Amino acid sequence: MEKHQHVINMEKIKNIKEVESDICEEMAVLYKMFADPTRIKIMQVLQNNELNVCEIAYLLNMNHSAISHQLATLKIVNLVKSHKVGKEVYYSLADEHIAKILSIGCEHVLEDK
Amino acid sequence: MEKHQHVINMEKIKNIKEVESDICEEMAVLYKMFADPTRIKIMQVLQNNELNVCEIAYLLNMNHSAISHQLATLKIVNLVKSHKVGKEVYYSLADEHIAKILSIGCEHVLEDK
DNA sequence: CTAACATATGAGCACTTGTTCACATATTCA
DNA sequence: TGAATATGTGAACAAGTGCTCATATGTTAG
Repeated sequence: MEKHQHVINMEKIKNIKEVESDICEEMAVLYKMFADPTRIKIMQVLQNNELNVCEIAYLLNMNHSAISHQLATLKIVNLVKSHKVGKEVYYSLADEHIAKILSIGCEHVLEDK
Repeated sequence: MEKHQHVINMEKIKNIKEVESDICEEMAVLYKMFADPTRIKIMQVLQNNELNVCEIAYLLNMNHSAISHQLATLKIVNLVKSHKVGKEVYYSLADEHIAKILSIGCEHVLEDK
């Protein structure tokens, strides 16, 4: 006799494919990047634009340091890329996937109105 | 004279449409739900399945209470819905949007291999 | 070289979050 | 009714996070 004999429908459960923990962890890491308003704003202004830290900070009306920190975390997980021009560092989105993720989330939010 | 006269390219900046803070906040709230492995796993097993708390806890090999807490938060933001059958409460995904968001994140993660 | 500027980064802090534990509530069945 | 089961929930705690401040590094112009 098992612990859960009453409520768990084993026939049903049996056919559900097992969750892959590693993949779920990585997905969570990815979505975590989208789980902060500042990072969303940064990625939003970087859509179709290459901007330096100063410009982003100006557009979002925020501290340079805060932006720089966030850009660093976005870069670690390969959501943005950068290249240096003199003292300035220009950032852009790393791939088109990101814009797609943003737009789906945006749609979902707007739908609820 | 302004504070940022050197680095900010006003011509470029001018054409970037302003970020809508409210929408970004809501998007962040949405993505926050996907920013935790447990919640991702829950939503994953709920794809195409209606499951009660006990079944989900069994599948994920986790505490009933942890699952119940997470389901409560998922329900508040309308990502899952539930209906009661006797003492059991069956949960399912609230809409198809959710599966789409999950699959895009999954794709992105798998692509990096 | 020095001053000015752009960016990066570490420490510190307030705040949030996910889990567990203990208990409450709800439902069924004997 | 009372025992057993399923779920919900508040408190507490450890861990994580985002911002600010101070400072470091890097770059250019004078």
